[in-house]
Amino acid sequence: MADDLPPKEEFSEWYNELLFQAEIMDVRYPAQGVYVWYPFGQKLRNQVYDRLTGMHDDAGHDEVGFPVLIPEGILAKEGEHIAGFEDEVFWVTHGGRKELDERMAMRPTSETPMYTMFDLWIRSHTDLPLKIYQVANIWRSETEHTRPLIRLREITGFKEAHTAHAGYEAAAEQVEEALDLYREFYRWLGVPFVVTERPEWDKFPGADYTYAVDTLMPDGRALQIGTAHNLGQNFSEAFDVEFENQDGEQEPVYQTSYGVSERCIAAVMSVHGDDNGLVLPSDVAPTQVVIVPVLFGDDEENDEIMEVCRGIEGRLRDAGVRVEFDDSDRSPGAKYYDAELQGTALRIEVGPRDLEDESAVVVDRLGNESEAAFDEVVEHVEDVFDSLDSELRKTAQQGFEDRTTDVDDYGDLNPALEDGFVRVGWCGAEECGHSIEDKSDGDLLGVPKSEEDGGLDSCLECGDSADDVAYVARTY
RNA sequence: GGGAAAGUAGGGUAGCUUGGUAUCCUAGCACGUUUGGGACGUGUUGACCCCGGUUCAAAUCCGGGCUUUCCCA
Repeated sequence: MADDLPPKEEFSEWYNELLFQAEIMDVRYPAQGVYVWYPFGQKLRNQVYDRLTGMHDDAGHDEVGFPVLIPEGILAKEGEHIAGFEDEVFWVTHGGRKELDERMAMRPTSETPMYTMFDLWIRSHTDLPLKIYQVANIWRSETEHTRPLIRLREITGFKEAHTAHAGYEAAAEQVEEALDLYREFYRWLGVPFVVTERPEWDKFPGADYTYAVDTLMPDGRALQIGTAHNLGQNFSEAFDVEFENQDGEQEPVYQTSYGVSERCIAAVMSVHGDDNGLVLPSDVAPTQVVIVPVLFGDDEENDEIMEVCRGIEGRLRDAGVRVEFDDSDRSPGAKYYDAELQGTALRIEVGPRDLEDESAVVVDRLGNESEAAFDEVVEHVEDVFDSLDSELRKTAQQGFEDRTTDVDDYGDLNPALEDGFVRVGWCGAEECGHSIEDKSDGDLLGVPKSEEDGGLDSCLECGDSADDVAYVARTY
């Protein structure tokens, strides 16, 4: 953890080096598209996922654990679904040397095994709504270039939620609840986003409609960081998941599913990080505070400094702050660099100078410096957390807005796509959508929920009046 | 989907044309001196992607595989 990081302008190199140097992921596992979480990376992941799963718990979901293996007959039950996944499923064909009677898929997502069980679990309207989730590994045989946290063959943190309801409207409302949950989650991470309805040709296989959450990466490309699907009765009819409604009749349930993967980690890294490494909201940072003693020759003075540091460490820990006292035998500068690389929210320095006035130097991850009296450190640290968090959220949001432009002329489209998101007028016709994608470097993400059209009132392709604004972006 | 390049200690590299003792930086370990932005000295550990071929001899030449990176669609 001591080499120079490439500048963030060279995003691809910066991203790969940061993963390695900050000890988030080790990409050296000898198989394509599968990677290893380092201990620090796992801690970061746990910070993020504890919040995400806690939010699901609070919103009335129950956690479950489903098998990895899906018998082929189950996966193939819903026609559109299997068609959408058949090119990227890993198959288990043998048990030892013996070929299996029925091959089994490594789950690419869990709709089919879950709904197999829903059929057994759901009897009547009193069993509804059913709201469950799990955080699981899923496998997809990506043929395009794999990239850690972003395009993987083994996704190691897929939070997938699945719900069943007694009516279509209730399912639609659940999709809205899911989007609200994701909005709150990404606000907590300080990751700006746009929520759009995916166009017909890009919705989840087997869904009635799909909403997606996208953020903007430093290289100007869109990263899909969440999806929510209204599945209607497509799966419940295929899996025979029926309930007895209040009129005493059997009726297929109405379903939704929604998911977030470890791309949320890629997003929080990429949006906030800088040339020195990770920058994280204080809640997210695995280590929130590092205490660095500055020692000179005098043994007696050194003992006093160490004593003060231990006192501060104890009070912060008692206050619930994730604090590390770095008493290793290295120079202070080296400790600063390491703490910055891993996004430690702030550091506290205690040296000879600070003993006299009984206050420590406090420097946050964005470089803001202040002083804290030894006996007021806890209060001061909480204040610095607040100002750090609001500053980095504001900077991120500003960067997102600055790189979103409106375009009403084809000639401006590709240049604008170099920078980030582009909003265009779109009449909503599928052929116009495809044309826009064919003629540009970007993909049509979809129509944002509740957003002003900003004067983009004619379709970029056909010129007819456009009710909708569509987001276009280069994608991962 | 198509094309190109590259794999040498934990990381980054030299050597490959013309086969023969593998270079340097960094990190690690031990000891000592240090410590307000990546300390220094001395000692030391550690590598030629895999399989096969040619050869007295292969990091180097040939074939196959795996992996990675970049470009185009």
